[in-house]
Amino acid sequence: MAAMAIGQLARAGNVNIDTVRYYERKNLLLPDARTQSGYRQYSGDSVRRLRFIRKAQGLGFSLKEIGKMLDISTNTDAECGNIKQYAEKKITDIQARISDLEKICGGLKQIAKACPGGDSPLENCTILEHFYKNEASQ
Amino acid sequence: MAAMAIGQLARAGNVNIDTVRYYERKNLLLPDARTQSGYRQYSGDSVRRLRFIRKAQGLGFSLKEIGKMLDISTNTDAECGNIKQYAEKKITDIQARISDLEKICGGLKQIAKACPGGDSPLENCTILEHFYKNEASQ
DNA sequence: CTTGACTCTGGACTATAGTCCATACCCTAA
DNA sequence: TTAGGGTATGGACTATAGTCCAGAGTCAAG
Repeated sequence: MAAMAIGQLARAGNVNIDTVRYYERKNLLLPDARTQSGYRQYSGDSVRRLRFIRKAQGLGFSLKEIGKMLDISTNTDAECGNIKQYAEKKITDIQARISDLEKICGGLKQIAKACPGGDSPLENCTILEHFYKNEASQ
Repeated sequence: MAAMAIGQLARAGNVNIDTVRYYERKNLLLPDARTQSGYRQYSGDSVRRLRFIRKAQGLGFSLKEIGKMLDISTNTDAECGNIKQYAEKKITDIQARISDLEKICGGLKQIAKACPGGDSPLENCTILEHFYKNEASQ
């Protein structure tokens, strides 16, 4: 596979060209080489790596986590368990976030339900009332 | 109620003193007055307003949204419906976010389940395999 | 040989929600 | 009067994930 320039890689990965350079600064995606004039050169592996990054991001991993996973994935001594650990931690994280949001949503629904809405004057707004109430507000 | 200084307000609202100044820069929480020497002075209303902000934040509203709600809440012409609209939009937003996270979590569980884990070599890792796969990646 | 497209670099800027800092002034109690 | 705590200000810095820009160099086609 012929070497490709940064623009081609960016197109292949469907990302902004500056994003590729950003990933390089973050040590996530280094060029295989540079031409004599300093142009970055990438291979098919870079495309796969870039797609890895985008896919993992889509699954909620941060670039930091992705960096660690990439480190593991290129470490010949590493084992499946190392990666699986990340995935399982991420699953737990997401579940916690969902549960948080459900609580928030439930609370919001409750106070919104009680609010008359429409052209009722603000004094009757139970949402504002709730926000202004004197309870322990974390 | 006697005027209070910024430190007292911060303690009453359980926030950092710089956070109060930050809210001022964002036009969310202006002091009622300044002493001759320039000290900010706050009233009990400020405490209620600060608590409003924190409570609404806890419910997932951004400072921008909170600012708009506060504007409405001090506008004598405003109606319940204006506030209720915000709450309902926020409920929809949160529900969408939950649904996104559930999708992500489901996908992650599926690929993690298939992964042998433990000391299995990385070539068998279905998580990495998934990330490296050539599918359309968003 | 020139033109246009591409790439290089470093640094600035976006959004969000703060936190921290130095320097200087103010206020109160001993 | 002096020590200490509180406060003022502007600006820098954090984290995350980029995006954009200017000025300069490179490359390939006509």
